[in-house]
Amino acid sequence: MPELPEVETTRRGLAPHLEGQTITSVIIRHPTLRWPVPQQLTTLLPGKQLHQIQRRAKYLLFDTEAGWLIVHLGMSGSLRVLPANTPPGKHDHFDLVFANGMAMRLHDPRRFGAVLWADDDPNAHPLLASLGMEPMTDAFTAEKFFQDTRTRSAPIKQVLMDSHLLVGVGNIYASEALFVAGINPKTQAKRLSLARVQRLCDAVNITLERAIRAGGSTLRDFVKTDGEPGYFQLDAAVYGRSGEPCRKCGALIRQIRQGQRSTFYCAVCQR
DNA sequence: CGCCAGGCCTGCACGC
DNA sequence: TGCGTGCAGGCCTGGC
Repeated sequence: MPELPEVETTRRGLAPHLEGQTITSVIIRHPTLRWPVPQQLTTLLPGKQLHQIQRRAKYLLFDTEAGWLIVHLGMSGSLRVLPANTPPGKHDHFDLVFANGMAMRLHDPRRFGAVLWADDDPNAHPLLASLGMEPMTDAFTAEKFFQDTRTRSAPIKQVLMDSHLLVGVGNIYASEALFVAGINPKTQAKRLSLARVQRLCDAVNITLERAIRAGGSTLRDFVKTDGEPGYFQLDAAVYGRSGEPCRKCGALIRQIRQGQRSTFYCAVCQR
C-alpha cells in the first residue's frame, strides 16, 4: 500500500506525538517480518528518548538515544499511535510503548514490512547504503539521472522504479509521473533526451509533492483507538483507470505488463 | 477456486 | 574474472 507520499505522511503524522517521548518497552508479537525483528530492541530501547523521526526513501528512521530504529511498511504496513493498553489485532506485530501511556503500533497483514536496527548511521545499513537519489531534494537532478540512464535499455517505467538510481517511485507514481511528463512507459531509458529526462524529473517531484499535500488532511487519523489508519485516495490520472477516458484527450487508458507489474498510460498523450 | 495487489531483495544468465 | 544489466522467483495475506 504505502508509496513514498504515504510514508512521508506517516512520518508527519507520528512526529508531533512521539518526538521527545521516552520509550518504556518494546513488544514484538511476530518475530519475523520480511527479516527477523532484532530481539535486542527489547533491552536496548526502554528508558531511551526518541529524538526525531526522519525518512530516507520509504524507510522511516527513528533517532533514539540508543541508536536508530528503522521501519519499512512494505506493501501493507501502517503505523498509528494509540493508548498502549488497546488490545492488539491479528496483524499488530510490533509496539513501541512510551512513558505517556501511548504506543506506536505496526500493523502489517502481508508482513513484507521490516523493523531493523542501526547502532549509528542508518544510511550505512546494508539495505540503505546503495539507495539512489532522493526526489524533492537538491540531490535529485536531471543531469545525474540522464547520466545514470545512458546504459539502460530497459523501459523507462522499470528504470524509474530502480531504487539504486532514484528512490521513492513505486508502481503507482511511475505511471502517474510518466503521464505528467508525456512519456510512453515502453520507451528505452537511454533513448530519452536530456530535455525529456528533465520533464520526467520535474513530473516525479510534482506528482509526489501533490500526493503528500493531499495526505496532509489525513494526519489526524494517525491517532485514534480503532479502525484503519486511513491512507488517502490518490486522484490518479492513469493508474487503475484501464479502459476509462484520458482526462486530457479522451482516448482510452491502456494497461500493459512490464516486469510483472501493471502499467497504465495514454497512448495519445504519452509518446 | 484462481487471480490480483501499491515493495523489494536475491539469485541466475548473459554480454562486455 | 568481474562487473552491470535484465529477468524471474519469492516472501505473505486478503479481496474479488
